[in-house]
Amino acid sequence: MQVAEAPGEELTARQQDVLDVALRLLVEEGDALTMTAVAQRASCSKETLYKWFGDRDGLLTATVKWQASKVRVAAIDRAKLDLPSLTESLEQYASNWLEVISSETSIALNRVAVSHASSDKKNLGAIVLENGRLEMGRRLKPVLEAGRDAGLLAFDDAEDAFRTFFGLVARDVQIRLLLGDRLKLTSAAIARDSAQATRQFLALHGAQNRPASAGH
Amino acid sequence: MQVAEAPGEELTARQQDVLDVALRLLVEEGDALTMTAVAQRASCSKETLYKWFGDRDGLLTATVKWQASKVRVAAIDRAKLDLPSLTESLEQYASNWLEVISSETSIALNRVAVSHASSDKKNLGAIVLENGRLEMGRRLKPVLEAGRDAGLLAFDDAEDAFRTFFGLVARDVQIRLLLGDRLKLTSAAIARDSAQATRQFLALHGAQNRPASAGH
DNA sequence: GACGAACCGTAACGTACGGTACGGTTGCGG
DNA sequence: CCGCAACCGTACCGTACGTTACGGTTCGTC
Repeated sequence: MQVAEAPGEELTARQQDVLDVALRLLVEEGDALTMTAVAQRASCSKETLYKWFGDRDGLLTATVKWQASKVRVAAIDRAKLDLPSLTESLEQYASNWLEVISSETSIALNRVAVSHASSDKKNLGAIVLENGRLEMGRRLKPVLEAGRDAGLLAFDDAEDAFRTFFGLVARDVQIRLLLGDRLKLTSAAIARDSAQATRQFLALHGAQNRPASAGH
Repeated sequence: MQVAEAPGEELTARQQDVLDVALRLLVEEGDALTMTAVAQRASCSKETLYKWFGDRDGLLTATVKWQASKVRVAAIDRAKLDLPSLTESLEQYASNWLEVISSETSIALNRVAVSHASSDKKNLGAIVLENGRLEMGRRLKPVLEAGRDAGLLAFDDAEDAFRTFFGLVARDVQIRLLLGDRLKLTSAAIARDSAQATRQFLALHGAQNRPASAGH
């Protein structure tokens, strides 16, 4: 009766509630979360927890996957592609990304995943990485390549261009937050930083400004 | 007889040996490190550990500080300041930084610090942050400002310019490594990435390329 | 209305580990 | 040589928590 691994969507509403409780507890307590605490707050028995999720690691894994399944951001349409719309798309991505990585939920999950990255069987790190940084790359690269096809961007390797964009957007935000720095990202700051990162990226890889080889 | 807090330098050779053992165990075991394991490998008694460091947290704190005290990188002289020497300095910083954050020791310490960032009295996160990201900024900012004074760089806020440089250098490397991504940074790759980041930074903030307002 | 599956609440078990206590040894000052 | 301080090795204690077991309740099905 263990919850299925691959799809991760065969979750009862009750099970989803339990995972939401685990998620909230993870935000509050961090890795100090205990099975007893989850059972109590979710008003379910520990026996049920173990039947559904196997063990503590299984619960954590299911929780991480559950959260990942909730943040499917809408992909951006690449219909019209002029410079203003490309700029808009990039700023959207940047804002979205900054909002995610500065959210309490993301910080908590990343902390747990990092903690378990040392010795892990089901390694949460890979899951978080897959649904965070890597998924972001998969979504943005088509946009970048469309921009290049439209003659708006210039780069050789889309992966490399994405990593530059990633660095310009995230800078030191994620590591500082993970290490406990009280960094307050207001929506105004996010908007400003996203615009700056986009402007800088276009300065490096925009086809109109610079022939081709600025970034590499 | 607890080890002094402020200077952190009043360490017996024997104590330094113990902390080196703790460091190695932290790399191997991560946060699963136990006091018994440290005592065994260091061939000392647990009683001594507790007398010297108070408790487990004290040992971890002392270990982090001990490592921090070992990585005092030489500051770069700002005597001659033409574009080639500035470029060289920036590349040096970038290479150094990439080497540090991709080292097993740094990864292990950052993981432990991130783990304890949730609920921590002596918070390791602040210590790691202080000796990592923040120390890097303090060292590089004078170089940037000297470059601006010499008419080689253009920026309004040195902190902001540094964060841009930080993002261009680190990109997604640190978070990927912390999450367990098997990312191999050869010295060749480090050299290439450092040169690219420096080139990009100069494209954004170099005074010769761009009037003033590219990055903001 | 009886049966069984699923589940809740609680109690119980086992263990790992942080922390302490203690006897034995070494080495140094007087 | 005596005494003492520091320290090693080991045994011990207490507890927290993962995991299991069990009695009681609900609810859908025949």
